[in-house]
Amino acid sequence: MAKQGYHHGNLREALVLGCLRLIEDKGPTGFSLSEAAREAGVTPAAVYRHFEGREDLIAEAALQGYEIFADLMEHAYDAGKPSPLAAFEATGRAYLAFASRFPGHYVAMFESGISIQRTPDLHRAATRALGVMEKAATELAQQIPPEKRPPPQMFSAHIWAMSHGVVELFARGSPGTKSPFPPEDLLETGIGIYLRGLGLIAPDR
Amino acid sequence: MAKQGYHHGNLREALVLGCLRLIEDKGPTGFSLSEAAREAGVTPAAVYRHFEGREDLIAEAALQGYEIFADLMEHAYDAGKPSPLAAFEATGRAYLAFASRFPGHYVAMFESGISIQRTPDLHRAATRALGVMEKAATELAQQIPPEKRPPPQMFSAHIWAMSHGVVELFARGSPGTKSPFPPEDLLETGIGIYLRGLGLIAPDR
DNA sequence: TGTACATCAGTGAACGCGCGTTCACTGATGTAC
DNA sequence: TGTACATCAGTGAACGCGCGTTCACTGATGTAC
Repeated sequence: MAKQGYHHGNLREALVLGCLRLIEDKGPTGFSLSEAAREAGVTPAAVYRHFEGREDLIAEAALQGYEIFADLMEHAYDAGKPSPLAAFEATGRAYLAFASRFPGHYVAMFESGISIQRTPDLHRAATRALGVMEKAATELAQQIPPEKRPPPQMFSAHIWAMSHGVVELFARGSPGTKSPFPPEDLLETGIGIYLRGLGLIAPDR
Repeated sequence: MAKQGYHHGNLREALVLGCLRLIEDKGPTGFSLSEAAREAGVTPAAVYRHFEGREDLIAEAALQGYEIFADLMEHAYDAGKPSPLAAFEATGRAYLAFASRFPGHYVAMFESGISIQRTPDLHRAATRALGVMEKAATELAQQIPPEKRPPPQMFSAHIWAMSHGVVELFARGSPGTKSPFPPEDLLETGIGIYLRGLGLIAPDR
């Protein structure tokens, strides 16, 4: 991402990209504004033409992440729509797909400590994304007899927790945790067993 | 943790405690050796009498964590022993209990980037702890007919992932993620549903 | 079409800061006789 | 019991470093006439 002359042309986006790359393999606190500037071939001071500071840059990365994430989730949900079960499973897969295709965004969103209340934009994007998960769970819950139906937020939380756990422990290069199985399989089977436990899949395989 | 005279008396442990407190609410990379020293009422240079450096201090915190963790897991396992199911469930609960009672250790172990290969001691302690989870899973797997029995490491991984996810997303003050349920309940019900899915609990509640 | 000028997007030097680490040192403690 | 001395566990000053941020500046671009 070398600039040609005095003006960069698209510095703002270049900085976000650099931020994502750095955050991805150094963690959110290992990331430095100066290094992002260096990568873009620009003085640290130039960053302040486009962002209020370090935090603001990370927040922008997180925002873009939530937007992509929400789009993916909505798309997955729609694709499985006629069947609540298919829709639900699709969002689960979309979660993992997002985490592995956009690791920098993932970290910016869930590990950087950026509050989703930071700006209205950020809050809106995050709500939209997480809303899809809850909607899928709510619809699926309709298929369980009311008297033994767990609150939809609860099993949306279960699925989220398992997905996040798989990502953190087995998808990223966690310390010494060599994954015995591909993370996709792990999540797929885990969710399968869970749904069977809810009586939503035939008890036999 | 004020020292009385020129000699502190128990600086090594005081530093580990400070490290744990700091790591707990600033994250592993937000932690600084100088600050830990300051908390112990001591010059940064004094740290080098007891540790090789910053990394070494964190590694010690992680080591102590793994020892406590392994003890807890073994104890929980033994308490439920006659029944593989009870033993398995107990280790799940022990995991969450550990994370909430020893958050600093938890972070040092699972989020600090310290490799468990760092020293033989560390590796041994970690292996012991994680071994209990696998042992519990293996025994439980015996109760499933062989032809539809998933590999024990797989469902030990599932449970670990869900536990870790619950801890990260709902037990710690994650950004804007207000937990709709107490994490203990979330994990308890989640594991319950999962085990029902494996046919290890009666299908009805 | 050319020129004057406003605006924009960078520079580069400087700042104060806290960090991890090193070093020669010194005060306190423990031990041998 | 007293003294000499070795060992231990701290000090404090210094180092070089990279950081985030500020500031007056300047080069490039766009626009009005």
